[in-house]
Amino acid sequence: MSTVSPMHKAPKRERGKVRVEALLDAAAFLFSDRGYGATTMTEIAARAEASIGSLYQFFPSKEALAEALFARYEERAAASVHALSAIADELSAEALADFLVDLMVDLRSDRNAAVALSNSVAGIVERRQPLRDAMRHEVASILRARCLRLTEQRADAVAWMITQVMKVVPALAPQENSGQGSAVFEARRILSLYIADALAS
Amino acid sequence: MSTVSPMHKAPKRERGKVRVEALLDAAAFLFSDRGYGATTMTEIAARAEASIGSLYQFFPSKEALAEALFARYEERAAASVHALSAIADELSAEALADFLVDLMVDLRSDRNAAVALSNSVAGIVERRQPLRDAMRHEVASILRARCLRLTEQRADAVAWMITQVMKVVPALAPQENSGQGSAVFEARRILSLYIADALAS
Amino acid sequence: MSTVSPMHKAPKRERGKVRVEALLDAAAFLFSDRGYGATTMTEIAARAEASIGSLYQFFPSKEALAEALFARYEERAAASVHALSAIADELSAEALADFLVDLMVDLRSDRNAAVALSNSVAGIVERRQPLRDAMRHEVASILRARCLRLTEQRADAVAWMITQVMKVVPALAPQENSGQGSAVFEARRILSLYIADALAS
Amino acid sequence: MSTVSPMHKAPKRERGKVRVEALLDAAAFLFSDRGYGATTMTEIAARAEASIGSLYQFFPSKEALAEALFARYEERAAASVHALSAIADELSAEALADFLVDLMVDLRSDRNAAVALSNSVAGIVERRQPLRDAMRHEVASILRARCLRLTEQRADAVAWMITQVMKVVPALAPQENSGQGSAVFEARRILSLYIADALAS
DNA sequence: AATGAATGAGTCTTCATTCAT
DNA sequence: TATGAATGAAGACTCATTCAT
Repeated sequence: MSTVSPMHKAPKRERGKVRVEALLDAAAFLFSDRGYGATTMTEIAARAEASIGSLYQFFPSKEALAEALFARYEERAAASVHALSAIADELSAEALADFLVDLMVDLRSDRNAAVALSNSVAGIVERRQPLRDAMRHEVASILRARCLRLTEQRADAVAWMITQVMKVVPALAPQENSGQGSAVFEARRILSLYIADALAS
Repeated sequence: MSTVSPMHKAPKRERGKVRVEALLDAAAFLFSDRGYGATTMTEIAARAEASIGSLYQFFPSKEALAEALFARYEERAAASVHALSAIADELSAEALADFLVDLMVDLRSDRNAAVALSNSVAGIVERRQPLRDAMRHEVASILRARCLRLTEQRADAVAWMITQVMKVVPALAPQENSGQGSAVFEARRILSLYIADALAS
Repeated sequence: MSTVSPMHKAPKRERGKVRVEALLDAAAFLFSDRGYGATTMTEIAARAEASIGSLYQFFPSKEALAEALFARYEERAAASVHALSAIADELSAEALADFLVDLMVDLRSDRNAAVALSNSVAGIVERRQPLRDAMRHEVASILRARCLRLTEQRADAVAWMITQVMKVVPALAPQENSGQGSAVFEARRILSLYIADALAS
Repeated sequence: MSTVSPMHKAPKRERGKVRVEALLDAAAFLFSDRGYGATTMTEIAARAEASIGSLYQFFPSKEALAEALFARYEERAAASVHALSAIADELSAEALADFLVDLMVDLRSDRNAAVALSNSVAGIVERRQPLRDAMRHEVASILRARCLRLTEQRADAVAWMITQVMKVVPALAPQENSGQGSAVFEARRILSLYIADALAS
């Protein structure tokens, strides 16, 4: 009925989303760069080229911002696990290792921020466990599907170890450039060796 | 570049030394539990059952306290590397893996604190590299001594991966007790597999 | 040598300028009333009817506040010397004495604060010398212009004495009101006698 | 009766007096060098080569120390006034001026400290007034004894001015050496001119 | 008596959050 | 809605004073 098209508000909403993303990106960078406690709300706003008032428009508190950032990580992590389960059946030990390494490379930035939040924001530590569990269970079930002789317990322990080793992947980046290639190579190798061994047990 | 003298006033009486250790332990626990920024000097003093003034008698600033704590870690880490080199020749792949895992278990508490300081205290990040390098070079030279076919480059890459995997050991603690045993078992297993593979290449 | 930027954030709104003046006035009063060290930032904010945070919005540290206050004094003192040189030629000994006394009366409040800062804030003492020198040289050159027989050295010594005597003027204020008049009278008299004598030498 | 001679304790008492003097001197220097508030009890003890505990043995609080220091100044100032009155009758205007200048030179050190205490220690400001008054009255009565035409009021105003000018004398020290002589010369000159003029009125 | 470590109230300063413009 | 000045609770640090040795 109104002559004002729905588009009238859409650009604003659109702008809002862009700004929210920019704020979250700024927060992700700063939190993982100097830690949650050492990052000020003013800095975050400045890095996102927004005013402090604008930041508070979208996130009513620093904790809420951390919360939102972690939620984004949860979403992406869940998506990764989902993707893994979708194609798991067809993967060899090597291919599985590759997939897991790639997955961590993609998640790196948000995961670093999530780590920074873990010990500084109440209620975050506990929420990482489910993510780890989901990943671990997924890996464990893939392993058991591949090798029926594997007890549930052993599969779980191996899966746990795998997820732990995956954590070193983000450490690859700060390596000297020349070593980068071989570092990823070694990551794939150790995982693939370990997985193959477990499946052969 | 601010050179912070680690200790303002060396303790002269016996009581002082006990107190300094207590303060460092309190700091180590709190820093790794909630991070450098989120730990208050008052909390540290309270946990060591000392007054805030007493804390400042020995450490003229929060940064100096971090510095002293890191220095203690450096010392212990260097001692570990030294111990490793002392007995390296006689170890099998499995024994080497065991030794490295045990080493990390011992260092766990101080290392956790050191990690917490890394991104929060100026001048600490850079000082961890030498420690990592020392450990990596030691491991690399052990590997090459064992297997002459190993190129220097590959030995280095493998050593790097090993040190990375060692980092997961401290994560064993928060595991449920039942899992603890198998977690350590898996750590030994993955390392020993990887080392054996590298030596056999 | 620590260069303290006088003002953290220049006030952008009109209200800001008013507030900055109020804060400087409060600081001037309190510093000269009880000294730099004995004046707390909280007191200053309270006297200016501002919050402590607001005070720090404009002056990032106590030292920076002192710095800004001194800068204001420097400006006003320089203006006074300039005014003196502008009209010096036409003044008699008595008129010169009057002018100098009035000048000190005007500067009184800021100068008292500057004195209080001298021994308490690093880098201030040295900056008072140029102001004294400027005033002394101005007075000396006026004297020589009036009396060619005056050697440069004597003119300088006399000028020095005059500036010293001028310093007593601020002490007039705390006198009982009845005495005020005669005190100023005596100040004019002693200066005028001394100047006349010097010119007649 | 006792075989222990009174000398037994005398050295201790003697030592105590020496120490008290040393402590007061240290305090006098530090208070006038950096102000009351900026001087710490520990510094004072250190400068007097005593321990902090020792300092508190003699002066139960910082304020008590200030008090004692001021008392010493009061004593010496009173002695100066007394000396002035003792020989006043025989002095010419020039000699009077000389005497007053010398008196200030002698008192300089303690007076500087007293000034530093004035605005920082409760109860000191008020106690300087009587000292000033004593000196002023003494000078005023000398003037009136010399010149009967002088009204009481004028004599008082002149005496006030004289005491004010006397305050510049301590400022002579930091002058460049070459100027030192002429500075004192000018001080004597301005006072003698002013006194002579007053007596001749 | 002498010493210097221990204590904790009180300062300066920061920063999350609010709110007037 | 956007901005940035204002607010004040909380943290690092100092120093007068006490007290065990």
